Amino acid sequence: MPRVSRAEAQQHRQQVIDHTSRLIREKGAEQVSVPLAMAAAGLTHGGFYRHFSSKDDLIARALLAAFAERRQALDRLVDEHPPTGTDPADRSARAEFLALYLSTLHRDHPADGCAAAGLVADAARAEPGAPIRTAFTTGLRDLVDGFQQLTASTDDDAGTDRRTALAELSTLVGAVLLARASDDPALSHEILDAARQHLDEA
Amino acid sequence: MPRVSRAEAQQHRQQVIDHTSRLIREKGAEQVSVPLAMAAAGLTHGGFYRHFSSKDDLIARALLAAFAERRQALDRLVDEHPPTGTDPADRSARAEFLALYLSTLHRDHPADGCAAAGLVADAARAEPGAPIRTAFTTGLRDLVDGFQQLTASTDDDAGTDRRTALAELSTLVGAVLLARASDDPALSHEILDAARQHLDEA
DNA sequence: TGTACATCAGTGAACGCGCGTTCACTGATGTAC
DNA sequence: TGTACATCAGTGAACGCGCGTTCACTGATGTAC
Repeated sequence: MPRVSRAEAQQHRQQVIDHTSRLIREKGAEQVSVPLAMAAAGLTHGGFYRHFSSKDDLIARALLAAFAERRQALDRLVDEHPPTGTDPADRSARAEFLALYLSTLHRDHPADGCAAAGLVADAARAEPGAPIRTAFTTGLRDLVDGFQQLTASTDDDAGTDRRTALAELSTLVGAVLLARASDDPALSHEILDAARQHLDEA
Repeated sequence: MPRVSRAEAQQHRQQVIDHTSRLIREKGAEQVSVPLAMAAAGLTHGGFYRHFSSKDDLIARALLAAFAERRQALDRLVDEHPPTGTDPADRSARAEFLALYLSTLHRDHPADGCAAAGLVADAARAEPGAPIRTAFTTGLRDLVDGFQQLTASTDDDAGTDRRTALAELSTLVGAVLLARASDDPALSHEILDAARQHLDEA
């Protein structure tokens, strides 16, 4: 397949990013090789550097794509559950997000799941300034904003809302990761349940 | 250095485990090679398989060592802050643990830090039944028990205590990981602060 | 206690493998006239 | 619209490298007498 049209090439590039976005959430950034990422889009590895300047470059773009996906899901939830007029903020959007985030579905399908949970460790281990780290930080900021929008209360001031959002997001990420890592299904389920109950009471 | 005494050999084995325990928390299990683990104990890689059956075997032992270290720190805290008689459980041990866990010191020194935070992603990505996963599960159970002992209230029943411990441990792990991954020092600090305030209010 | 010898902790070279990256090449696409 | 040619997306071989693991070897330790 030598020399496809520009439109096709652009499409290939996007396919590589999208497949890589899923692969890194499932396996981690280190475990996704350049040949694997290209093969996922039906290409061979040789053409990789016509699309990306390095593997790190692809990983960063794939990570941002993953965060954007989650942010869209959040915005959709907000649209579907508008605050109910004069009442304190309707919290049904929040409840739905929490249930989804702490579901066994989310636990068992990291490839379709939250990038913050899937790649926080890879970002944490990268050097300051590394593409994966700066991309993660950008994506996390956006995710926090979206989550805060979902959970904001009418009583509290913005500072309190933000602190609550950060703490609760920490609980979500920690619970899903611990549940994924637990080899015992009972313990794994117990962790998700505990986090849900804890957050429902708040 | 051919053929050292049995006592020395046993000591070398322990040194490899201990150094690896720190290395995997800092770099992740995949990033610690057999030559690196041996070199950390002053040895060459060739003798590795006289001590361990595989790299996975070493990683699992190193992970358990890391969990044991944290559990000992927890037990020490309980000893130093005994519950104050007839009052509801003294919570100063809990407060000290939270402050330590959510400190910049802990964030910035994963090698000396909690194994649950450091290796949860590696365990989560491993196959069910893989040594690193079963070892993580064992260590996590022990850590939960220790944390529950630290935080148990006199009013609540054991089930509530355990759910609270699981949810709060999720918050701790998530907050430290997100703080480590955030390239912006302000955001990183904000996450730790938010988690601490949130848990202090509980 | 002293001697002879088997054991085995540690060494360093070697194995096959997959990695990220480079490069000469192919031939359809895109462009200039 | 048709032709000539430059461009460049994609291929597949190759590079140097580090990985986990194996193995022949060394020589002090441990043991049997």
